[in-house]
Amino acid sequence: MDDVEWVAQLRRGIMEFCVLLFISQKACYGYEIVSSLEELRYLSITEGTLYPLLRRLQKEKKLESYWLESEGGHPRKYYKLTALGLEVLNKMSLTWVELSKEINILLNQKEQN
Amino acid sequence: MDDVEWVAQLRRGIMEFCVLLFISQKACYGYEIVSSLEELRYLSITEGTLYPLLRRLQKEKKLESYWLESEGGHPRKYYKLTALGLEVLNKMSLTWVELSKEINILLNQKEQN
DNA sequence: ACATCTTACTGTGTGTTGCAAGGTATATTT
DNA sequence: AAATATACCTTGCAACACACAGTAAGATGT
Repeated sequence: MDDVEWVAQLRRGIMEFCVLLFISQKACYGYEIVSSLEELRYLSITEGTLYPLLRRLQKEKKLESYWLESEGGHPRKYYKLTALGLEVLNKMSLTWVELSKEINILLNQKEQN
Repeated sequence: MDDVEWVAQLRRGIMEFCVLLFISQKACYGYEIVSSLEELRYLSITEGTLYPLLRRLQKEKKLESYWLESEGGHPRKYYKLTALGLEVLNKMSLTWVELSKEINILLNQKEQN
């Protein structure tokens, strides 16, 4: 497994977390998320990943959506967190913090060699 | 997806990183790794996951192995990093650090709300 | 003989998900 | 008309962790 492949594996699960995290700050439409995360090296996401993910999260009642017109161009489907979504996100944040702590323990042990 | 499921997804890819990290500190045998990581909440690993992983890593030339007798009990198969394995691990460490930085940016933005 | 502990390995099946590739629709600019 | 930008969506594949269940073998203790 080369580095590119590894990053793909690393992103499993992480992308769901990041999208929820991103939307938690303000309601967003899909294209906006793709554009915004584009500048991040490891968390950038393509439409083929994002749209199915958004649909799943809505189906799981973590997100809800509404349509808004834009000045010119295609109408936009905005997503925002539900109460459940926020709850799940908070749990995920905690899990993330603890899991990275554990990895950093191993990492620091290595650094000492 | 509940928290348990999410952790399973998070672990994808991460476990390969952690096992390499663990072995980088000293040569280990499989059972030792399972026992040592058992105490960690998110990075504990079962034999059904570890042994196939070790075999894959050896096949990919990131690990090499040798047998040693133990005082009483089954002989142990020790694994150690190859030069390639160390190189890969260093790249992974870097990737991990940068990826967690990006996530922490999003996390901190959320905290400010 | 039997159980228990340590240690290694195998096989099968399931579920999840990232991603590439392609398609659709609206409005503005050339 | 054609191109471009914005925006949404679908399908199908490949990869892999994990659960569960098992085999085997050496050593020690009952």
